[in-house]
Amino acid sequence: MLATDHEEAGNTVSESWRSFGEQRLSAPLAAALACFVEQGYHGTTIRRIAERAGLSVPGLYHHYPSKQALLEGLVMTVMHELLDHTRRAAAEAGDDPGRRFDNIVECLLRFHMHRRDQAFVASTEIRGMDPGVRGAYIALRDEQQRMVDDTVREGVDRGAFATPYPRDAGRAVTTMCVAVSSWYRPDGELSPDEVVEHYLALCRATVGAR
Amino acid sequence: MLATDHEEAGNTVSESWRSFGEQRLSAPLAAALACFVEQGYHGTTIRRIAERAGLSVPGLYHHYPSKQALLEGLVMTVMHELLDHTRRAAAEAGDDPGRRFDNIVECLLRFHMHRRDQAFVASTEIRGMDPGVRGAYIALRDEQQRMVDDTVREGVDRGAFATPYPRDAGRAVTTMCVAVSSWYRPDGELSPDEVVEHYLALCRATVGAR
DNA sequence: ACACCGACCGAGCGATCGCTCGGTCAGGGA
DNA sequence: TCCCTGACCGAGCGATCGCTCGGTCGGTGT
Repeated sequence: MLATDHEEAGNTVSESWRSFGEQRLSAPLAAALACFVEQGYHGTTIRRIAERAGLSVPGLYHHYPSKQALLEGLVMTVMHELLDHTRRAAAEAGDDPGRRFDNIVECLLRFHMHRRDQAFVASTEIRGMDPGVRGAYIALRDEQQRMVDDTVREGVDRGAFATPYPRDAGRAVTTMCVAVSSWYRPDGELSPDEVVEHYLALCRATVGAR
Repeated sequence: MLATDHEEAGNTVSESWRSFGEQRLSAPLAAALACFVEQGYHGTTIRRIAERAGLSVPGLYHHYPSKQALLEGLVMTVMHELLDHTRRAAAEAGDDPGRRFDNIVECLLRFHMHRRDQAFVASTEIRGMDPGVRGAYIALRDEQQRMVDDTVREGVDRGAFATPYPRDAGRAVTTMCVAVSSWYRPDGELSPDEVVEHYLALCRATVGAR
């Protein structure tokens, strides 16, 4: 599939959609992420971000032109990463809607555990985005939602799923998976594999998988 | 002051848990609610709330001592209302966990449609609450969650539900219902009764109701 | 040797924040 | 009549906001 990839700065481009490498955020982005998670976008000051990044305020502005640009950097990066992984998860499943549903849901779940903070900020800070950023984010989010919806509908059409409400079921499944970023903790009682096992079963039940 | 707020938005005790009276919020609370929904707590200024309420800034402070008190008034009122309705919905169902589950879920769904804005603010503005308010809110939210969890577990114990993961199923069901407040619109394509019909079926499927 | 450049910062800009001081004014009880 | 009370507001407080000006400094190319 990807033949000539070479390792680059310790990161391999051709990794499986199931695995998410360590996040390599710049110091300002990492600091902004931690602040936004704790206080929200409007509740965070540029001075606090700079302090957390080990920079002065002008030093921070040397790398990013505005507070909004920090939010944009976090949100856009993580949404493209999600879509990239989900597309590969769907492609790997081939034509069977049941298998595709399983792969997409597993991908959504693993993403919202491995990229918990960024996913949390993206989904809760929509009101903090300027119109341009918000529009771009919503377009990506809708594209992600459509992949789930199409798979559920196709599964119902082909008799793999039994739910009488495919549209609502698709939204419910996405909601469940996105919410993982608001309660999952690496030191919690469920491991990532267990979360996938449990929630994949729940999502299958929700769409009436036979 | 806050005790008065609770009564202000309260409904007559004799009406059914299924019906929610028209919201009776004071002008400042109604203005704060609209602002918080649109811009979030930290993104809203006291001047904007006052303007929307048809008051000057000191006029606003004559009725509420702080911006935080407005948030507290909105969140506490609506959570007490939810718990009150849910308790009556559960009591009416008697001893059968299947019926109790149906009633609680229907109550959750109707609440998140009729009190959409307040429920949305309560669930998305936790980071804007001062520690005291946050603690009180979370205690009420956990109590609500426990009613769902206990019912699911009892349903599994008594053979009414088949899910192997009652705890996760309870969280998933609550998540689905709470999320209604973030997409439901009175002029949308689904009426409240249709939303109840669809999502009750999805929630039953999620817990594996037989 | 020296010009240049990216990385960074002390100080502070104008705007706006939550909140308050010191009132005005209509209506009601004695 | 007279003053009390609750409802309200013009003006503005000190603090803090996002952001910028005018630099310093160490490394690099020539």
